[in-house]
Amino acid sequence: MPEGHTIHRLARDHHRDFAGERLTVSSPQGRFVDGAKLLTGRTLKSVEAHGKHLFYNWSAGKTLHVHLGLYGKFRLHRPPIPEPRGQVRLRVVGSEKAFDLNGPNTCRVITAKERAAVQARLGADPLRDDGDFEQVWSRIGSSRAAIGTLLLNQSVIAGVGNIYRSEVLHLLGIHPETPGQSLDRQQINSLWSELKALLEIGVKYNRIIIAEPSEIGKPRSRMNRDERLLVYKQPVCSRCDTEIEDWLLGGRRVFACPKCQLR
DNA sequence: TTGATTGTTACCGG
DNA sequence: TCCGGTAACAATCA
Repeated sequence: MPEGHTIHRLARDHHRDFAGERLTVSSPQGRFVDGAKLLTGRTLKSVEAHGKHLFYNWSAGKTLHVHLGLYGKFRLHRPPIPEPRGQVRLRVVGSEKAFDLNGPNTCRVITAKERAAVQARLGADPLRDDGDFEQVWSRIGSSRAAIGTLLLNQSVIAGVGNIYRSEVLHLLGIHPETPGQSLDRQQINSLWSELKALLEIGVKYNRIIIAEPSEIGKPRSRMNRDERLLVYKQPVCSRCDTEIEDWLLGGRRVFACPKCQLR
């Protein structure tokens, strides 16, 4: 479900909806009981996103680390709060709203040291102010691995997932199997700035919207739901009508136009 | 019931 | 050390 845009939006919304008040934290299915005990009755101070990771900073210096993985999902509630649906790992209840967390890859209370270790393994995040292009350039420009694999590696760029990797490479006409070190600085710079722009659009509209450069700025009707992805799971190329190819790269299905994205 | 999935980690071998 | 491949884990839905 989530790439970086979803996570940053969640951080923003959860901060808006829950920060500053005493919260009740529980673990309806009995998992994460110790963590829930540590947090309940405390105040949420801030919520921060780095790539696909969420860090909830609570009073008394506690940090809740959440990673949704493939299946993780938040459900937002208003009173009356419904019965838990499925395996609810974490339930947070405030005065106006509540949320449940199902199926996360990670949900745990961590120390400042553990948090630093998590973030040390994450690369630059295009949605963060501290996202550093020089770090991205040095990682990609010196690697023999395929750019399609590097874009999924969260220690290279944090927040890109399987949809954005295919879409950004298609927009820039780069073949996914191209080794990172055979891209020039200009191309890597374009990758970085394009990802930043795409992710910001994703945060704004709460879904992934890929527009052809020629479509940007045109009336909304040109950007309807059918046009939001240009290669990912598409039958033909939006530019040249050639059949889209797909294969496994880095353990995930990648999509590319054989004509617009030459090796 | 089967297959697929907007993810990550650990481990092994080259 | 880098890099690719595989398995394991998480949960839901068509």
